[in-house]
Amino acid sequence: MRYHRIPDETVKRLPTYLRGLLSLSSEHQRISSKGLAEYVAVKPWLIRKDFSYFGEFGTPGVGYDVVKLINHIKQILRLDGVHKAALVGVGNLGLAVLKYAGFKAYGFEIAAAFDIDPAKAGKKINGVTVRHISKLGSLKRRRITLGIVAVPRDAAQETADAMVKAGISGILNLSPYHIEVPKGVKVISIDIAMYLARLPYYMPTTLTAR
Amino acid sequence: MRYHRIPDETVKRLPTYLRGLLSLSSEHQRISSKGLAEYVAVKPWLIRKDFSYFGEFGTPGVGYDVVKLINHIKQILRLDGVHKAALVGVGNLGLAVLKYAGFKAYGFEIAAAFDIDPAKAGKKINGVTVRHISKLGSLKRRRITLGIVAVPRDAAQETADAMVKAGISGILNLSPYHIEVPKGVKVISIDIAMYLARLPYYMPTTLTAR
DNA sequence: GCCTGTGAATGTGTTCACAGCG
DNA sequence: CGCTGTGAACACATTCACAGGC
Repeated sequence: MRYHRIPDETVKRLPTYLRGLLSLSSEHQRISSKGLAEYVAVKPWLIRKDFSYFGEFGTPGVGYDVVKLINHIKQILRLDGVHKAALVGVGNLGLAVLKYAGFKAYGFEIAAAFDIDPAKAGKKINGVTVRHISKLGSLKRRRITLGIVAVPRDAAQETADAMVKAGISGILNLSPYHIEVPKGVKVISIDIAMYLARLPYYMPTTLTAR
Repeated sequence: MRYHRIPDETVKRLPTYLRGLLSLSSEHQRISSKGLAEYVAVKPWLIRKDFSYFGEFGTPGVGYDVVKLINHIKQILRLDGVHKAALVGVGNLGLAVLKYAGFKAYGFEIAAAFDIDPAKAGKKINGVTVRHISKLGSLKRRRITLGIVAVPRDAAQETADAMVKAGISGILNLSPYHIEVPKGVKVISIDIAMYLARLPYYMPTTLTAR
């Protein structure tokens, strides 16, 4: 292998591979690109190409060592070690995030939660005590650099601004609003309604209610 | 304009444009590609190219008619009219979906909710009465063709199977599992943890906890 | 013989640059 | 003169096909 930058599309698939491999690891020690392909629904040659960007990991005639591959993908995604995240907005969606156990597998821990509603302050959910949003400044001291925005649309931008001010450099934005951040801060947005909005386009016309 | 199929990447951006335009429509009657570009963070030439796939909508020297554009995008995405959706899994995430008001703007209505827990059956949330999962068959009669999967990982595939059997042809999968469906059924999956998993990769190394 | 790794070929998406309309 | 619409150029991603290792 020679020098390669990892294409962005490959980076987007890495979590998919990781999820699949973590799931397979309990039963399989090795897996071929074909076997993994069936499991994660990505073409085998694309899997091989993707993996080839970050080194030679497979054994011709055998396949890939599952554990070795998991560790390498984690390393590339910087998921080795624990990442502490702060949640802002303990509404319905925020609660769901706070109570969700699946982040641990990727090394994430929701270590702080904030809400604008004073009535919610002090409540302990899943081991995390909710604080008032005005206490966001404490994140810098606690070296929490990852933020999850789960506030209503109209509060999204100011929440993001406050997070950046508190030293956050990566934001998962779950609000239905495009937030603007300074260079050096990365935002990934998920607006569930926008995914849903794409669904009718792909559905058979005859069955689609008009 | 001559014949054009709409590229998939363009279809993915249409909901983004729609969200932005809906938001702009209260203040602006017309908008230029440059103006919209700033609002939705997509390059102006890409916006023009995207819009050019489905006709000539702009007026040179002026811009686009916001309302006309909204209607046309809705038509392409088949979001004109109302789409009834069924939610399966009234846990934390399912509840958040059920209580979320933002689907209406795109013409979606959660018209049914199901859970495997008999204790939840009969509860009315946001005007929707939760039924036991065994009642899923009623969807066919009610002509509900859209399903939202919000069940735990291990129940995802069987839930999808049951949905397909009940006549669902479009699934929004919110579970952390890749579900397999027959041809003719479209699945769009969102696994929040997998988006989060990509964040550290893009964050400045010096600040990332290792 | 099976499976990886990878150049080359192909396919798809984005950007440029500008003609032409209002 | 500003702004759209769009071929042409460019950039990027996927697929093919096969040499070479196990």
